[in-house]
Amino acid sequence: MTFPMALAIIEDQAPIRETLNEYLCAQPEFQCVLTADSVEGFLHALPAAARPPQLILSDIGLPGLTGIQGLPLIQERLPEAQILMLSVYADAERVFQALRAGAVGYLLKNTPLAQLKEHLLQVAAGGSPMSPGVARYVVQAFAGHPVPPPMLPLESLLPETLTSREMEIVRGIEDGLSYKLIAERHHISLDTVRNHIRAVYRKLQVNSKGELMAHALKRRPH
Amino acid sequence: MTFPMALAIIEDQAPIRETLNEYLCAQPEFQCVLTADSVEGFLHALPAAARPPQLILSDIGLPGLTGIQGLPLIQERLPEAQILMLSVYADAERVFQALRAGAVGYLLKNTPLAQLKEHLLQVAAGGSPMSPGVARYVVQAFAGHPVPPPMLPLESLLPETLTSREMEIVRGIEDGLSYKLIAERHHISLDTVRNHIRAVYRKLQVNSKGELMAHALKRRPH
DNA sequence: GCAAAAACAACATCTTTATGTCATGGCGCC
DNA sequence: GGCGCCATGACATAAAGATGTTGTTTTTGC
Repeated sequence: MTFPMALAIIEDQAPIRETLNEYLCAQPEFQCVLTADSVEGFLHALPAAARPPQLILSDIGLPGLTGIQGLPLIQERLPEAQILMLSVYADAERVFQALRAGAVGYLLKNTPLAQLKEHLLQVAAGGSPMSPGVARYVVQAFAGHPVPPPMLPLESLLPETLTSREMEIVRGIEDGLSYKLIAERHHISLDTVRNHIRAVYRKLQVNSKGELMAHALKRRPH
Repeated sequence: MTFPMALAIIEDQAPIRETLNEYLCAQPEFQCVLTADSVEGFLHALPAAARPPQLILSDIGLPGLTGIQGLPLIQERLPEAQILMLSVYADAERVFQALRAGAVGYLLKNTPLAQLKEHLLQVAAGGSPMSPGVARYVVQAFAGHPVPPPMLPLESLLPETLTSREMEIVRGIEDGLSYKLIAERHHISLDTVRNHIRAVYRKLQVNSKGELMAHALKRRPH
């Protein structure tokens, strides 16, 4: 394995992306050749990269194509690359989807930077790093267990629960109202509506009204 | 009946609102005391009106509360006012909903301005103007007919049918994609997506992505 | 073949959203 | 009492969406 490894980062949230980029780039083992805020952006910027990425660290909750949906597209272009998923979700469904789609590992976003670096080195060495709670699903699945559904009490951030105020705001969105009308409906300021929406987006891992409603469309019609 | 009558107009589309306002204000029989682009806006602006409106001309396809949903709210504030609905919809369902909610008449939007004025005067005189196709529903309902469902071949604009291209675009919206991603998905320009969306909005009588998706949320989950 | 409809596209302008940053008061909890 | 979370609010900027106008090229129905 030659060093430094060519690394790419796909993460929509700018501050997180910058933090990852700055920390990992500072390591002698890695060379960040590309960062993107979406799978689409990544594929588009690929030709401009100094070297083809060997390691890709990709978020799952991305605008447009999700990280999981993007996996096959990336592998088509970069068959050699190893892709490590990063997510706030710790549910068995997503973990399996990601691994079936070809991810080599699955880390939660609360992983400290230093550990993240170690995990990336493990990947380069042929390993498959998993956050502790995540690994259990895989082990259980291999053991033939049916994966107990309420088996996810890692108090890490699964589909984080919305506060009642936040759910009221979401209801307004689902009714097709604008922020302004929601503000009037609840007698609060436009800025406050924005702040609640912001919290909802973070918790549900979406980045637009459209995605939020698509979310509702997918789960509401049971 | 004292003249001029105090008239209010609720219509979200600015050009239509302006046309109505300019034409009707120019008539000696009417004094436009208020125009609004939504029921919410109307109620908010009410205290500032020179006189309480006696006649209200309200669109049905409004952002936020629909004209029908807004009817009871308006009547609560203005028990004396007579409310005439204006719509591009000519389906029995909406007509009955509007009349049950307390509208005194139901006109289609293709009604010429001169006739509209006459209809408003009829309202003031205690009449209940209906566009020709609309009146039939009411008559049939009174006659005890079960209102034949495919009885609406007035080639006026009922829930207009979307073209297949438009449905593809809507599907993209429902998937939570941005216009840009939809354009990429179908290999067309951003402006073309906007144009299709524009046509969809007109046909479905909505004014925002949010309303469009709320529309989908309401009809999809059955 | 002609007229209507549909698909495509560009350009302007204004509004709404998305996101970053910062701040205050209330509440529950160890 | 301090810490974290919640609700509220403001200010700023950049991106996305809504809407008006206009034009070309294909379909498609009669």
